[in-house]
Amino acid sequence: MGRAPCCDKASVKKGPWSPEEDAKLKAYIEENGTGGNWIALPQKIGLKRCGKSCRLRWLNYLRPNIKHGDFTEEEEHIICSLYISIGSRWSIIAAQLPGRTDNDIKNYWNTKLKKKLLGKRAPSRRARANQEPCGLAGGGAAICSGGINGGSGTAAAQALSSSALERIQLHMRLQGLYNAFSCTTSSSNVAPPQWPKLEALLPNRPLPPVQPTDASLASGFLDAHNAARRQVGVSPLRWDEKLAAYARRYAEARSGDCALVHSHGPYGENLFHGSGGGWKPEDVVAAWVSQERALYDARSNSCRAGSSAACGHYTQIVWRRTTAVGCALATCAGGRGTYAVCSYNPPGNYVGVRPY
DNA sequence: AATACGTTCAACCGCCCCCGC
DNA sequence: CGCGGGGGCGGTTGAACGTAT
Repeated sequence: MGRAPCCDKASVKKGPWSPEEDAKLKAYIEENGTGGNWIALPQKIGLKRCGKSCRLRWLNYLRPNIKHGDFTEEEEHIICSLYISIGSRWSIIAAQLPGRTDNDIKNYWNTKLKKKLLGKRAPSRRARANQEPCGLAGGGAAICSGGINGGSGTAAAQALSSSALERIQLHMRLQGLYNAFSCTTSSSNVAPPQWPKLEALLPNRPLPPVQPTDASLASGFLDAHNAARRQVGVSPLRWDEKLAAYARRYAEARSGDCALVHSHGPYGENLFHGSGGGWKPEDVVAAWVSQERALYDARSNSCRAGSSAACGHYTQIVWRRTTAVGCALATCAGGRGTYAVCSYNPPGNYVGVRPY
């Protein structure tokens, strides 16, 4: 029983990717995007790979702005507090860490952070093979590795995953020991950072009812976008309520700190934070366009200020392949100004690709 | 120097969810 | 409404490399 595999295992290559394969995949996606179909993609470009393998390679290694290497203390704090709150939801945790992939975070957690926090040495795989199905971990909580999948643990132990038990251990440790014990290697006695309300950031919390965007707000954003696009001869965007709902949800979730931190969702995204109130949609778009248009050098396809961030809002706005936009405004908590989010589909700003 | 053991991380596997038909 | 397929995700594996004995 079960479903057919997504690709013919006999005819696809497995294992490490060669530089040639990487180059082929990267060049194609940067030029054409994924086309919305990973399964068909390898055939199109003549790669003997499973579509899922291509997707993974792109997301975890080839796509722009991927961060590799050591995690910062701040990143460790985020991983720790989110793991305690939600467990091994690596994709959600990754969404809070720009440039990090879920795979990276998962690996980092399993190989380093967990040991650091639980203060135990993870048994080697060889040792694990000889281990009793249930045992006592360093912190005193029972961990049953047989667990849910039919091991010999008690019903209570079976009801809790080892991940949940780890989280309980972590929570107890952090509650009692926060000052003496830090998630990070640092021994500094600083107060734990205030992260945004987690519940507000979770994509699967109950959604508020989708309300159509106020017409003047939508047209304000849309017209300002399309005016900028018209100037470079790019076809107009259409307003998309799904994108607007996504933007609204993130803007509301972010209104507590109004930090310019991306949601890392499936769409392109421009963020804005202005002090005070009274910001209208056209003001927000104007802030992106007027300041950045001059910084974009179409001849070299780069930002004159050096960093791609310096004109990235503008290039997303005029990105030819983007067809839809949806935006939202939110008021920052404590009178700290106005926050705006615009979501774009398909997303733009692929490195090496010209916006128009 | 040889071997065993430990660590890291890219990649695979298989399940679940969502969306289009 | 049910079904099928693709995408997304978490768990796991295995190869390569590092370290200890």
